[in-house]
Amino acid sequence: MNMIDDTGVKETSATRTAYVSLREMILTGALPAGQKLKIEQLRGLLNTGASPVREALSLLTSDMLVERIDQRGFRAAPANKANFEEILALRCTLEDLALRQSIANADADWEERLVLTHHHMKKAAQQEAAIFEEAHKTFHMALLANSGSPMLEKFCAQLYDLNIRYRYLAAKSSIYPGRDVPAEHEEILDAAVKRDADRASAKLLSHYRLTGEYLSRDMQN
Amino acid sequence: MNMIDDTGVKETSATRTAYVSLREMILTGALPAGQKLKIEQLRGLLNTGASPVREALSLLTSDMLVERIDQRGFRAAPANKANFEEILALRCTLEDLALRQSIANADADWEERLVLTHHHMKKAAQQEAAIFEEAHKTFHMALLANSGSPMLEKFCAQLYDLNIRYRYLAAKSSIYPGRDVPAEHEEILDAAVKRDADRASAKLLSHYRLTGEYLSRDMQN
DNA sequence: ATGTCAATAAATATCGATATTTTGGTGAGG
DNA sequence: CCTCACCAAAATATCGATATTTATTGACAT
Repeated sequence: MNMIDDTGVKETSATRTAYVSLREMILTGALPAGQKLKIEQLRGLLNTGASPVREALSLLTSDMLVERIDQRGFRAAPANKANFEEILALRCTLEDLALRQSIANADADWEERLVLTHHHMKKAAQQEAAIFEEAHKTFHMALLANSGSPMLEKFCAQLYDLNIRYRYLAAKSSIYPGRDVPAEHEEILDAAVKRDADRASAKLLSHYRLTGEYLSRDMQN
Repeated sequence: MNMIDDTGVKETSATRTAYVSLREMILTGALPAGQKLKIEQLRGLLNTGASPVREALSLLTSDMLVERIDQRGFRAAPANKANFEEILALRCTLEDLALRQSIANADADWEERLVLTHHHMKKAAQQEAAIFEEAHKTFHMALLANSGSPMLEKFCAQLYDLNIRYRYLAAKSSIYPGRDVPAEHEEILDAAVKRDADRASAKLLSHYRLTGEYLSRDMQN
């Protein structure tokens, strides 16, 4: 089996392919939270062998998107309001820290990359949702990318992904009435570029918390 | 293959057995940092099949104790001074947070468990190192166990384990001249039980930072 | 000498089959 | 009518073998 990637040059392992697909399915809700993930069933869905599926599920465990039950297989991580609020709170704490460190270590490279990823995100706004999602994450991670602490950044990226999932769960409401999201991004960017840590952090956190309120509203338990 | 555990009653999966063994070997340095981990070689060492070994390595990846190189197998996570200091800093931030939340939510159950685990740790001081290590971790995790944020606790536990590794790396120096470690633990316990968050956190952090200084001294790069 | 390339050796990734374990249901006994 | 032990059926975990991929070596041309 030879898989060709975008550039038409390289190959991917079956495990990685399965990993990417399953991750996407869990994030978007194609595999509902809490659902039992049977190897056979997934093997069919992705048409690949059982070993790659098992390994992909193991990898997703690291991301806290899948839970392994010791002799009883895997299931998609459960989702509920308490978990959502935990993620939001942790995200605010850790991203605040990472952003402040990034600004403290600010240099031209970081600043330029910020401007660039923000530009890409603006252009992607017209494109389909998946493209914009990707650009949005890239911008937000670029904000934190100068913290000097790879682990901190990894934690933030993990929490970011877990949050995406809840955005898809409260699906319809990716429109936020009475809110100018692009303006919020501009403000964060502007404060970061000006190296105003307090303002950047305040804007970033309120950006997250606002979205959190909208989502909380459309969430049952 | 039927493995009987301590109690002589239950069984474990081969994967879990391999996971526990490999984790131990990496933490204690039996498998040196940065070393290539060949499946065949480990299969022999643990006398089990290749599948459990692969899966155990995948699981260890979640713990950041093993790195997976895409089509090129696994290796023990590298260790260096920068990484050590990153862990120490993150630990201080996250444990400070978790401890304060635990104290804010303090109740009788938590308090009693604290006293109990501290007692066990004191008794374990005479026993062999591995026993004490276990009790020491249990005590420290009990301090954080009331934070109300399972993920935060998970991050702390992960960082705790990563730190153990550096203690073994600077092996000989598990004696800390001019330091009364048991007294430090008493102070942390006392402050926590009295629900004095500021004092508890200060004592906890200085406990970690002191050890950090000793370890930093015996570390080359 | 030195760098490139092909052939070989080693290691990883994947498959298909088998052995264990869990689950859910059924009937005997209380 | 409920409880518990037991028996399929389903699912997971594990093995052994094979197909791919990466690393190494040595010959050959420059």
